[in-house]
Amino acid sequence: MIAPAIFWFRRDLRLADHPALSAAVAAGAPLIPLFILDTGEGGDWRLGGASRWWLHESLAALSRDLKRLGAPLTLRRGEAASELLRLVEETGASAVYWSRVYEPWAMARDARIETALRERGVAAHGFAGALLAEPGSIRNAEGRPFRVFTPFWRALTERLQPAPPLPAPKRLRAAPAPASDRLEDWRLQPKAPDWATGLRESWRPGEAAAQRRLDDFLADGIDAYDRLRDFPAEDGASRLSPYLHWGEISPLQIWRAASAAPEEGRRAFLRELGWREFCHHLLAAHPDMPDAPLDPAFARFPWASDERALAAWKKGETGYPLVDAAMRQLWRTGFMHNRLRMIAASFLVKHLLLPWREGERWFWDTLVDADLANNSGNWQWVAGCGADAAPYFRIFNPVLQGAKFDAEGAFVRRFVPELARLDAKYIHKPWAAPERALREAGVTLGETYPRPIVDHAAARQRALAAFATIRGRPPL
DNA sequence: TTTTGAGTTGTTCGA
DNA sequence: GTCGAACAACTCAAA
Repeated sequence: MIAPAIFWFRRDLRLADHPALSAAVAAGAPLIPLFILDTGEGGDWRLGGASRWWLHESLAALSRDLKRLGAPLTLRRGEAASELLRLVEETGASAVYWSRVYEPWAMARDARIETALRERGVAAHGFAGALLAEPGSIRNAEGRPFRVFTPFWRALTERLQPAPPLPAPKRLRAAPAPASDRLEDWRLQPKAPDWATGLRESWRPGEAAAQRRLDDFLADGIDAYDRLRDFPAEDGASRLSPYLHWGEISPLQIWRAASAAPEEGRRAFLRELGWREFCHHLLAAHPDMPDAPLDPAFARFPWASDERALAAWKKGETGYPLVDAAMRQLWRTGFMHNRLRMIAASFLVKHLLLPWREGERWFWDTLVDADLANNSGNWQWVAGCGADAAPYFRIFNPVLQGAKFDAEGAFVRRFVPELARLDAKYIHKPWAAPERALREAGVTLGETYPRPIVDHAAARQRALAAFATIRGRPPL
């Protein structure tokens, strides 16, 4: 009898275009598909609430798909290394297959596990599959990792030779199934209160849904992507990010599928995939990116401390309608439109001078696409302390951004219903509306909708002065 | 070797 | 109303 092999699913919850799974199937041993809810996972960066909801749904989908192939998914919970070794012990498995996860804590964990397996004579097979290029493989002429996006992306795309797609296995040869936890017992989904209503309305996790989303986007969205993606009410985004995070779809699948699309839309869209790559490569090169500014000058930045302002930002009660609509979209749907992420993040960091890590933490808990590399890389970018960062003087004006990208206020009306009847002229600055316009729209400032918690012009000046303190020149 | 120009997403001010 | 300049410091690649 052939010893079974364990297939350890982690951040690769799919069956198609799956190098590790295809290799495991090709090796011929009966398989034990496994997922471990790693209670040691990520140190301070344990799964956020929205991620836990997504993971539950995604595991349920994967579980159904695997059952159909004849090899049910085994669920275990605990510290990953000990759970895995326990299962090896129980089943007499002679090999473990997985796809690499590139977060620093996961790389360290997997290295320990690999050693422990080898010591027991068990083969450990790690595969790529989550990125277009392995971190560390893209370097500049001096052999160093890039710190600027454009040359990084040029180097990666020039080098990239997309492998042909790997079909999903039609059938899996299963080993006798070991005991499994029940998914429901993991309590990944909120019960009291059940705040996931908006998530359920907005998302269908799982590989099949990921493929449908991609097909829909290619049929309907990518042509106009470069034109529409900046308008939050237009829904021009691909919304593939949470699927990518959990590996329900691979970046290579997206790359290949997009290659038939018209030039402009394709380029703009694939660049976004490029930023995902860039952030992952950055995190691998700078393991403390989630916790410490890449630019050391920011260690002495005079961040403010203001619990009330932070709470207002989180709840979407800053008095700036576009910021508030963005934050409420996040809270309700687990998602925020890309442009709004910049505006809302800029508001926290520049208007309120609150530490970017506070925003990083909140997004981590509330985004269904929460991803350590993307989240930390982008927060640092907005704050100006990251790689290829936004210039210090780029301080989004929520009123101007609203006029440009939500001219009729359609997006604000959707998520800030108390302003729904306000004239478009004032929808992004209700404080400037005449008494009569407010009354007719049923708005009472300070009661039905807050007054601005900071004045834009004053906040802007304060931010510029704060940024000047960490540079050579004294403020004027 | 040194120099030069460009680099995701912006705003304000003054002419 | 429109338009260009100014607003760091640094990285990278090409000249």
